[in-house]
Amino acid sequence: MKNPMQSDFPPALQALLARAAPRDFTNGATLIDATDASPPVWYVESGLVRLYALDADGHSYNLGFHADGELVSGRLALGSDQVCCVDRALGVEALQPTRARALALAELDRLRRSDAEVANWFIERLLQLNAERLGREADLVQRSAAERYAELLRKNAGIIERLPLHQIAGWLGITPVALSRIRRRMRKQADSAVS
Amino acid sequence: MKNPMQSDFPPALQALLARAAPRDFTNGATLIDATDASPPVWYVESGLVRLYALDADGHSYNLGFHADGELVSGRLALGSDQVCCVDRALGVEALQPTRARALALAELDRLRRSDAEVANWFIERLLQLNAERLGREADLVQRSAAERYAELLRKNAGIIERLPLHQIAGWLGITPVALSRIRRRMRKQADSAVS
DNA sequence: GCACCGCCTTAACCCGGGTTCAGTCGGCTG
DNA sequence: CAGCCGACTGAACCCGGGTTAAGGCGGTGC
Repeated sequence: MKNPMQSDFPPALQALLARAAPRDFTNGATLIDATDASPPVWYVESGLVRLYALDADGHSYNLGFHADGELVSGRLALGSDQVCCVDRALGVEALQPTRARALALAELDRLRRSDAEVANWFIERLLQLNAERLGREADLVQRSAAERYAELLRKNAGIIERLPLHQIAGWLGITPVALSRIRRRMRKQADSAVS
Repeated sequence: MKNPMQSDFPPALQALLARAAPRDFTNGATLIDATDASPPVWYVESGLVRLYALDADGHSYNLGFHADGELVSGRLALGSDQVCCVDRALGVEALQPTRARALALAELDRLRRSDAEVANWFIERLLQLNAERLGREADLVQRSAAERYAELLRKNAGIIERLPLHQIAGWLGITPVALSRIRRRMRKQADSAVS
């Protein structure tokens, strides 16, 4: 969920970024449409966006949130022109007024092939991303929604405050109704612990 | 789940692999212990292994299976010496008699830094891995175990046949009992469809 | 001021999967 | 052969979360 700040980017990537014109998005605007066949990679300069997966019924599951200084891609958070999850539509949407710059996949691929520093930087990002995804996958199976929510509160309080409740539910993989129940139970527990 | 065959590996990586002595494992043997702090990356020459996550109660969830010609790592299926999921133990275990070669993380890191071809090959593997993980994560949330099982049958029949039922259940994120129920329901449906 | 509309909460009911326990079946060993 | 053990199935029961529907409540527009 946490990408590096731009200042950590390798110089060649910073240069590419500087050449991309920034664009502004309002709350709820679409950066990447779930049906887009070859979406760009976005650099989020300021604001907040969500990366989500759409199922056949139109329900969305939030794969992650990305704030200032992070890279997001509908394909998989970094480049690649090959088909990702064939029957799975991924989208990116602004949750707050957001300024972002678009990087073409082809451009990034060319850069990483010609610049070893960029390539190795990508590898480190991707390894970290992979580790996070593995951890989340195991969490979804092995822990209850209540446990996941409690951990979310501990580790990502900063982002939670900026999100409407139904987006948090989408991130936990449950419905807003279920999250409301969980929060009530937690409140009750906290109360009884005090008394 | 599907890594490339060795013949697709870049030459420098093939050379590194050739220098690593093969080791043999029997059914149930441990390639990577869940408590190992800096496990190697294994190249599975022949056989079948599972990569799993252990929760606090000792229940295991199968993140994936790897057969002939694939690379597996407890950290995240390819290199990196940084801590992965802090509170999550990952292990690798042989499910059949398996021959594998160990590659040290440090060795791989050095190689990818000095060889641009290797670096870019890693990037492509990692992008694909990432895409698969994203798809699986969304599946866990958005589809029922029965749907996941049906898709598994369609796409990975080859690997399923070689697995005991409780390992498949561990891969679907359910218990063997639940999988048994699902299979019964599917049999009933198939029967009634015939009549 | 009022009507309206999102967002959140509560409650009632349903269902998928977990849990436990009791088989059945096949393979192995003495 | 009997006895045992591990893998799988079945049935009964529980519980977490989905679903639906009915409010509460604050913001916005008229």
